[in-house]
Amino acid sequence: MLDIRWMRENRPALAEAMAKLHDAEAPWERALDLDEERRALIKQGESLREERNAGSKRIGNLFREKKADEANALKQRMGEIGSEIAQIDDQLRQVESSFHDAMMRIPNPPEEDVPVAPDEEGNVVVSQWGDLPGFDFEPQAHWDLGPQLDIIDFERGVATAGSRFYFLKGAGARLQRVLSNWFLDVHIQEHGFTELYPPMMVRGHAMEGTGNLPKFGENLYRDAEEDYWLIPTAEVSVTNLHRDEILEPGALPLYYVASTPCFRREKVSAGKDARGIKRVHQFQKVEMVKFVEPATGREELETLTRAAEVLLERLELPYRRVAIATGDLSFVAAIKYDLEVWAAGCQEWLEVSSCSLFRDFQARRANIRYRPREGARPEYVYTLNGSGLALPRVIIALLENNQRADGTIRLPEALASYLGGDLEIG
RNA sequence: GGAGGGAUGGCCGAGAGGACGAAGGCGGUUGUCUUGAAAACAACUGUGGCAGUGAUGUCACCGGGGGUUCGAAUCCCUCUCCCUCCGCCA
Repeated sequence: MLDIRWMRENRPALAEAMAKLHDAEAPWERALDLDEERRALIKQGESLREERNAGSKRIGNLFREKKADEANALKQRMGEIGSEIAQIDDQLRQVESSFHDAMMRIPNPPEEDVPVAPDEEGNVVVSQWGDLPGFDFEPQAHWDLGPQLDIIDFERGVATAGSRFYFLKGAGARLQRVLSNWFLDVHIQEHGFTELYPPMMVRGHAMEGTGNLPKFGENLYRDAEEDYWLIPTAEVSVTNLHRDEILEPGALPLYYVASTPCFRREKVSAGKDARGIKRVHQFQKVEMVKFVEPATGREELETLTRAAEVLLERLELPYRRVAIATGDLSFVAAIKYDLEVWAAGCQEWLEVSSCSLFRDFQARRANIRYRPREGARPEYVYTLNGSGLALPRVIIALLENNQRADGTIRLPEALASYLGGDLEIG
């Protein structure tokens, strides 16, 4: 959510930002109109209330002075004011709810240096690491390698839970668990993150805090009976950790990391990415979340992104960093880098991390503030998050890039201590 | 799942239709006293909206939402959360 005052005072900048985002539906003009109405109604209501408060006080005094007649006359007048107030409150309620709804549907303006383009065609590769692996045979895709090695079972996954579900089995399941642990340990031990085990089902308001609701409910699973929503990423629960809090001076920055399953409806066209585990309804992901002071936002984004990149480097996986263009930016992000890893079998760059700076956009929605100094007014924090990393896709890259002609796999040395030296699959 | 009891400022805790933004205590800040500290004493000590350059004014807020009333922390409805006992369970 944006600051309505900023919107009032910076109309041209706002218009320009919205144009850059190519989001024609963003109801920012409507929000500004409703804000006018809203403030007019507040003013009217308050002056009536002022009159009523004074009147009520007088009535009390009159009764105490045994002047019942005068009191009753006043009572009648106050009754009229009361119904006027009720009428204005009704109007205000409606306007306020439309206003809030409009505000919740206005996306975050992009940072100055985000590439401007209408869609993902405008994304820019800003750096690339590692050489693409070469093969003297035709490398297989993971949807062939996995079943051959008996470490991914698609058929039984589908039979059990439907399309886009799978079992990881044996060395496959173990690899995922080990990767998750290793990622967590690196973030905790080397980058100062605190591990969390967060709720994986949350209330609707938590989803609003991170910007998943109201606009993107169709991507989420929910228990309609009890108003529980399954998290599409740990970002949701972890960002809400400090909802409605005022953090004391010195508390920032706060770094958290959590490994959780993520649940997504993925209502993309039925055929797209249907094979394998590139796009599934349930996957494991290690997520980093930062709460920081506004001035440090951009450098925190850089160190966050690096914390994810380092993992890929140690896994010897070639990757590139992509700066997301304005038209492809998510609703809540002011700037975003995707990390894409090369998968030699499907011959594709796969997104395994997405690192974003939200500025105070989420903090406003979730009401997360901090006190810059003792006694100072609370201000909204900046939030950031990034995957570090998304798991099944990392497994895809490890299998496909490290395969040998006979279909066996040699895993990178970085995992040796976590696998008890057992780096061979198959 | 059943039966009860709760939710008041940073914390503890009173208040049971009007004098209540809310007693009292703790904590915090400042001052007096002191060589310094402690103690004692005194004053101050919540958040947000709206209007105003500003001093300031005004409105709202006693878990959330609705209602009754001229007037609600206080009465009614509803939701959420917490506690106790029973049942069930990892």
